[in-house]
Amino acid sequence: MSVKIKDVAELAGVSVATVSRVLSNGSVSAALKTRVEEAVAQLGYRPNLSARRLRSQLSQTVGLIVSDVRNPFFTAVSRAVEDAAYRAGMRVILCNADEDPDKEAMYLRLMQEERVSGVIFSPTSVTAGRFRPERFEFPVVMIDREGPPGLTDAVVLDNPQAGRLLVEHLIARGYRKIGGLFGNVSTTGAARRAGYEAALAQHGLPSSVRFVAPSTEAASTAVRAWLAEPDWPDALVVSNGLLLLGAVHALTEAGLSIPGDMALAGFDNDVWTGLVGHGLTVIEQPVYDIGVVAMEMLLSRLENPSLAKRKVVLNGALLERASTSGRGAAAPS
Amino acid sequence: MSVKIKDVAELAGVSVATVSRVLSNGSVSAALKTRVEEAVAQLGYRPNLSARRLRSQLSQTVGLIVSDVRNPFFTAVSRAVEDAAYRAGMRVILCNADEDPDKEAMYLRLMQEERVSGVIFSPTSVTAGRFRPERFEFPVVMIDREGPPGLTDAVVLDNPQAGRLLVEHLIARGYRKIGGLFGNVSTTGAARRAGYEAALAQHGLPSSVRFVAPSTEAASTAVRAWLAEPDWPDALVVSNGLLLLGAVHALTEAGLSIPGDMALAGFDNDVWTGLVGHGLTVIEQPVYDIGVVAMEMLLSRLENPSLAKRKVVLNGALLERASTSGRGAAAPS
DNA sequence: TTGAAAGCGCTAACAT
DNA sequence: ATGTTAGCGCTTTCAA
Repeated sequence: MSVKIKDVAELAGVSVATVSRVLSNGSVSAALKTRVEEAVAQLGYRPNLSARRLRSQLSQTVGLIVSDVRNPFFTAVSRAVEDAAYRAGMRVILCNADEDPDKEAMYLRLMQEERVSGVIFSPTSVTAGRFRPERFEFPVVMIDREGPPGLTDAVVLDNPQAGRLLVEHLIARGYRKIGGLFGNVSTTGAARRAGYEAALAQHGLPSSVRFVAPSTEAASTAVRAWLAEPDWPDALVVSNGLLLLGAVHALTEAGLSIPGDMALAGFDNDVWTGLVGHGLTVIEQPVYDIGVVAMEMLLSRLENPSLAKRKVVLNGALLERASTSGRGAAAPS
Repeated sequence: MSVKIKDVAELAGVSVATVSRVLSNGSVSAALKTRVEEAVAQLGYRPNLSARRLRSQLSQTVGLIVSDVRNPFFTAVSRAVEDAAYRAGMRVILCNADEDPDKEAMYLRLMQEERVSGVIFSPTSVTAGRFRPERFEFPVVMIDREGPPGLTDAVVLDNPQAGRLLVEHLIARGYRKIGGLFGNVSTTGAARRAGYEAALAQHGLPSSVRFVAPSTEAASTAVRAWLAEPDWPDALVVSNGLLLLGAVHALTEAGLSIPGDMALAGFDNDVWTGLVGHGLTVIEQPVYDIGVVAMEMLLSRLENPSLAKRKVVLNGALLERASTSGRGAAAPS
């Protein structure tokens, strides 16, 4: 098959151990080192990672299991994880679980078979609820969505706070009938809803929520149905980018204006949110930080497995744009 | 460390060979088979893929090296590749080369070290131009962008045809000063430009082109500069989704209307293209097909390495939307 | 059908 | 500093 360490050793006239030392910067005399390097270059030798991993019991690999690669939030996070991983000399296996608990289980099994050093994971709420970290030989860092409290490391947005921020903003702009559209499959939707409810309650305003599957189509269907009812909201809080797009579709189709007929505020500063009308008001997540921090947590966990589990909570930033420009009158308190 | 085949064999009271046969559906008596399966379940045994790959010399893995994971075109293609790969019992290692020839070289080296069965690759034009497939032990299928003609399999869009389609459409809608904005790093931009030039020449119309780096920022900078010139086009053909977004930004900032001040036609039916004004006219690529066909080509190449190299050319579909609604008068021929 | 044993390519003791 | 050798966990002859 391909050229192996033995071939290099023979050409250089040294033992395989010496070649191995050269490759891993062990102590080798300058003379032998150059001879080996020449042999490597001449033969085009490339080490076999399967053999190396098997022997050294070091995978130098982390798994990243995301819910949906089509969601720009996760592609942004995965780039950050990749960058941080390569800086630390690690490789990343990117897996796309498609919001499907079966696929999540399949990939976790695969990670075990690959003997990865650790996994960064954004689980569905089904998997999050029953996740047993002790069943896996690698540490897991949850991102975006939390698992059972205290059982794994996690880095998440302050979701209740973000939900609250949007509602407070809408109230300040004069909106009073504020609906909420949330994803039904991740814990994120539930946490954002909690903040939404709390803020409304604090102002003595009623809430009105819908839960939908995490897809643009499901969201637009839900909003269409909502619009068919007699008394729809004058503003909508939407819990992620995919759903927000669905809401925009439904409103546009119905010939309604944003924010004239309905104000819209959501999550994720995706490219297109700046293009709808004069822009959509959103919570911008620190996507790159989320990825980098997750990787750092994983590395420090690998260095020190007995550390207490940590949860890092990051804050989103409110980007005020035209989709919530207000009802004319300023808000009473 | 973790439980291994020997542990399973001992618990089941059989040899490791028998366990291995059970795992790979070799011929084993029903009685032993159940005993082994029970032992596997009881111990939670998971095979070590590094060991398996080392011994069997079969990686069951393909590499997918894309230019930019943030580009929805590539995330869509990668999902298709993944689906097709899993159907064929293969895994996918997704690598993001970031339009950087150095990273491409690094990943190709990594693929060699992983001893992958094959690679699906969308190279920069730098790498495409000097690509030597015989230097790699695995077959390569190029996607989206071609390498040296006849040296590798490839699946690409009919780019000249697509460029032509857009220009013909604009001419039919009454536009005469049709500019072109193309990416300077992939062969795709050049091929689309060729079609653009050919169509204009055929109608005796002048061309006017700009080449830019493959980023939204570069595109908006270029368009801004263009608008500062005295005689800018009344319609623009833009060679991909990232650049198209940049063009939209520049026009919007300048307070210009689409298509009133400038018509816009581009590539890639990204979600947001439907949201700009009443929609952007674009060539929609058969993204899923591209991925599936690439995987199929790779599999058939693995089965039959001596096959002649093939190039599959797929057609894009013109989605006519409001951004090219016309200059009032119908077009003369 | 089953088991014993060799060996995939590499690293890491251990010896020199 | 360098070489010899055992063995990582598995698959695959080869015998029985």
